[in-house]
Amino acid sequence: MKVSALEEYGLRCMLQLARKNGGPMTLPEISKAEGVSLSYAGKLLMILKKAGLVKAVRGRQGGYALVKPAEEYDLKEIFDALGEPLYNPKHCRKFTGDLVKCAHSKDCTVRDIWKEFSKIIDGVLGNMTLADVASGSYDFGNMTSNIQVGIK
Amino acid sequence: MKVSALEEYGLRCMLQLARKNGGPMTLPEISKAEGVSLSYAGKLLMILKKAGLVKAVRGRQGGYALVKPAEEYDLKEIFDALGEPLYNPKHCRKFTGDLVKCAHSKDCTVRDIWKEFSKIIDGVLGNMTLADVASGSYDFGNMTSNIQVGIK
DNA sequence: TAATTACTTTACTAAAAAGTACAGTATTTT
DNA sequence: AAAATACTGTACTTTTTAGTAAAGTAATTA
Repeated sequence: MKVSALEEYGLRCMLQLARKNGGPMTLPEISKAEGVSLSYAGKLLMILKKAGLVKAVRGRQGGYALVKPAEEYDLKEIFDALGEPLYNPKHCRKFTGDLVKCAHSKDCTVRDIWKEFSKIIDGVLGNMTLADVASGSYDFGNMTSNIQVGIK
Repeated sequence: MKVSALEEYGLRCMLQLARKNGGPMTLPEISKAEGVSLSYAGKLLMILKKAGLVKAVRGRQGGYALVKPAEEYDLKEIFDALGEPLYNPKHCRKFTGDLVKCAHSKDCTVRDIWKEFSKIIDGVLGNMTLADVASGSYDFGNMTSNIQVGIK
């Protein structure tokens, strides 16, 4: 299981803006801050812009800025802009080999696992704001201690 | 966030064996059952074999079989054989751009998120057996309802 | 012991994701 | 208005992951 480069760097760019009071920051500034090329920073910010998460101003004094306070972004909306959730309808249509439906479609007990993970992850992401991450002011507490898998 | 093809199909091959009482099943059988090519099935089973999760017998009457009862495999060991966990030391060394250390290394609040997800996921995987998945006899219950992210 | 079945290994091709290059348009400043 | 700064868009290259091909070795059976 993996976090994609788009997800990782995309979130980091949002963090850069959040830590600069929402911006604006120019592409060269963002690029330098994250150590990625100007082109790649451009690609990332364009994705975020098309998703409506940041706004851009051209010309001198321009740059990218958050469209709302960092407190009002939850991590789920940022991730949704940068990639697909762990489980989605496409997932099952992807691993069918050359069969019309996947081998386990009838009693797919695997799907339930991804669905559950997706739910857990979205739950956590949905409850954290960009501001929380920027300041490190969240506390996972002992949430994992409450998790257990039972037998039916 | 994504599940790789190796992880998905690898687990499915293990499920095929589990549902056949641990095997043995030949490569052509597995290949046909999952709708993947013989070559690809071979690759998958070789990975599982090298990880010690299955054993192989050559020649007629041969095939692949589980090395222990399905009840004794936890999903974590299967996943560990097929890919890397969501968070691992390599992860942080990967997204540094052209910087020596990543931009957020000092106060990396992002890393904590992946670490936490990794912990949750490993917790769930570690508590489910291959037999559970094969029979669908697990119950996630309302584990997600217990999860919450607090503010420090 | 030859034929058959089946695993093994290495090398390759194809597709997707990651990352770059470059020419273009908009805005501001001088 | 020209120069400088900065976003925009398309096309490209590189790397990784996914998936295939084919020749080889081992065991069994007739």
